[in-house]
Amino acid sequence: EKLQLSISTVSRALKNHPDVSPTTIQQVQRLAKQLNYTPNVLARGLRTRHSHTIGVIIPNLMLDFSTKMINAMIKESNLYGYHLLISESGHDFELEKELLKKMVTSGVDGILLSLSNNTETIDHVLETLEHCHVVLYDKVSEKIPCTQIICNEEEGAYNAVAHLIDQGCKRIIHLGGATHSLGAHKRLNGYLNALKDHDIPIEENLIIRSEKINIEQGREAIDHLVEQGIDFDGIFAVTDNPAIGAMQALKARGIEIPEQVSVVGFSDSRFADVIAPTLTSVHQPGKGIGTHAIKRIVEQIEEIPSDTLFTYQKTKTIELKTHLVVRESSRKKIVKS
Amino acid sequence: EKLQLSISTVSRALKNHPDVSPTTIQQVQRLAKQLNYTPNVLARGLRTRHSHTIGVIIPNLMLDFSTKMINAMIKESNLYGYHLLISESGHDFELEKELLKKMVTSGVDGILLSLSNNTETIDHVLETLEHCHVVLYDKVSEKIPCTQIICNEEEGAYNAVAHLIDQGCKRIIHLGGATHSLGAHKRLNGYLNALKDHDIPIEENLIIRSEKINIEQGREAIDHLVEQGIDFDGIFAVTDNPAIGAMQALKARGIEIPEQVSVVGFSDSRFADVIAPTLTSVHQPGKGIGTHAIKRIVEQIEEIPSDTLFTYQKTKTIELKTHLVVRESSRKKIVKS
DNA sequence: TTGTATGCGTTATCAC
DNA sequence: GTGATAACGCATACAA
Repeated sequence: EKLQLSISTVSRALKNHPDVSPTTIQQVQRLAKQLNYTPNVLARGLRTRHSHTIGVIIPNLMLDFSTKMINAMIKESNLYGYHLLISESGHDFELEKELLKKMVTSGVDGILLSLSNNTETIDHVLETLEHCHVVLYDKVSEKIPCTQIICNEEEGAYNAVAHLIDQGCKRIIHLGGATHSLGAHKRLNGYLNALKDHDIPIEENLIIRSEKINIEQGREAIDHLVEQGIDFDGIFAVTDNPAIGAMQALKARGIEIPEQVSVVGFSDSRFADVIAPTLTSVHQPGKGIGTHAIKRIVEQIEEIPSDTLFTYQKTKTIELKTHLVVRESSRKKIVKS
Repeated sequence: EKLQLSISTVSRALKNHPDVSPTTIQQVQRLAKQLNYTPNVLARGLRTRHSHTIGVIIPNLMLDFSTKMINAMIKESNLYGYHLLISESGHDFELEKELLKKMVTSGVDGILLSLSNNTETIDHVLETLEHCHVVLYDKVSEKIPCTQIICNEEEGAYNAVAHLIDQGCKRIIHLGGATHSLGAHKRLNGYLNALKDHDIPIEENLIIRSEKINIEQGREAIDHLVEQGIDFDGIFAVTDNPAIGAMQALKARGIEIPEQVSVVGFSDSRFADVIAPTLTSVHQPGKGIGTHAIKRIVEQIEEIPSDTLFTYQKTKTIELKTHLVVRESSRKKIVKS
């Protein structure tokens, strides 16, 4: 490095500093390539207080939807030269608080947070917001003044139920999610509004709630309903998994899908295409959420000096669109003519 | 920090250095907790040339099996306080070389590498090995002298085919994978050996090869075979996806599974439990591979000084076990008595 | 056992 | 336009 010039000139030349002559700037950069020199990230970070690391907190890694978001984040962050520090909160409020604190003290440049179902207070997030850039994604809270990346879950649910009604369904089951789940609330609201708007009476015994939303639960719920003698011709599930369980239960009883009962799921997991009949589902833009989340946090990190963070706090919501993917499980074979 | 003692004493006290009195060591550590002091990772790294980052290269992120490994790596690395820098090679040889170089120059402490199908030479890995700790996982090459984490794919395939034979199958299709895929080779070998050992003639026209291994390909392959009038009573697929496609094709033609044709897949993806009939599959310990890979690389990083790397180069293979998960698609309903 | 001094590789602030 | 120099926060060889 010390071949002809001083250390500081070289440093500036590599950064295309305006105060350096175009000739030397070329010389230095050419030589740098030749020796394939790369600046030490650690030293640079130490000086600029910039770790080039983004913390990511997610409630549950093992979901298909989580995978889509995380993969998108990985790819997008590589584009900008950032590392990811990914942690799973497991819907544990205490762990979420701990992880948040840990990430701040370990010096991440920003944090991507998806709230757990059991997050009761938001003080820990508000406090973090003063020291570190935060972007909420997927599971968010409007009470927290920062950028939020979500998709229109309520509208997605509404459209799904409207589609069922459009197919002729009159008595639609809702397989709902956990009591504290933000997503489950929105999807329930979408369901309720769709019924209201189409003048279909809401019946409490058609709305099933469950803390665990998996295939088995869907199966059990439908078995239970059938045994109770409750009549229905449509199912809208909070997630694909219970929808799949429901379909299994229906098939086991010889109930035809979609002829007797139409089924719609939520999230458009990879299962939807594989199961028979294929499952109509609300597509959530997981990739888009992941990509946007990284984009926004990097923007904030690089544009906003961290010592003015407290002034910056303002809510900015980016809402991506869901769309219904209609497949066999809800396509009634009614000949229209 | 400068409350009573000098900076160096404090530094030593926090590291439990033996040269410091137990009394002060306690005082310092107690005060550190109280002020919740955390050492600056960057500065420490700059001094110790230790970035606490592990690079991970994987050919394809979107596979169920990849997700299992990556998730395990994420969790395990957090345990040891390491970050992950995950990149996808997309089975692109040139990109793999580039990523490897990039990771070394960006100062990762070690690299977890799964080779792409199109990796023709290994010089780039050998060179990397001299500068940086490397552990190969899943897709490996014995020519590279380093730790390798794999599972017994060949044996797994053998057992799967032996199981089909045991169920009475005589003419077993193999839906094989890409020409250059290391896994596909091993699984083909397992298939061939199982047939040999059970005195079943190997027929070339029962062995299908395909560069793309997805659901559609499985469907098309079976359609093609049936239309050719080729007779068969069992299918062993290189992966679950073509197995699922094969099942779809069979069901569409009214061929009974497992009565007329038994089907076995490979990797035990989450699809296996969802599809009807449920799919028998060789379970690959993705979680175990991920966990072990992180464990070994961290061991190497922390035990072996990087300036003696060239002396250390020795192949050490850790082989985890696969096991066959028998489900409906291969369980012939023959009453044994 | 503890304190002092130096350096890790950069960037930033000065002079020149 | 360029060169010296301090500082970032920590670890360590050496002196005390």
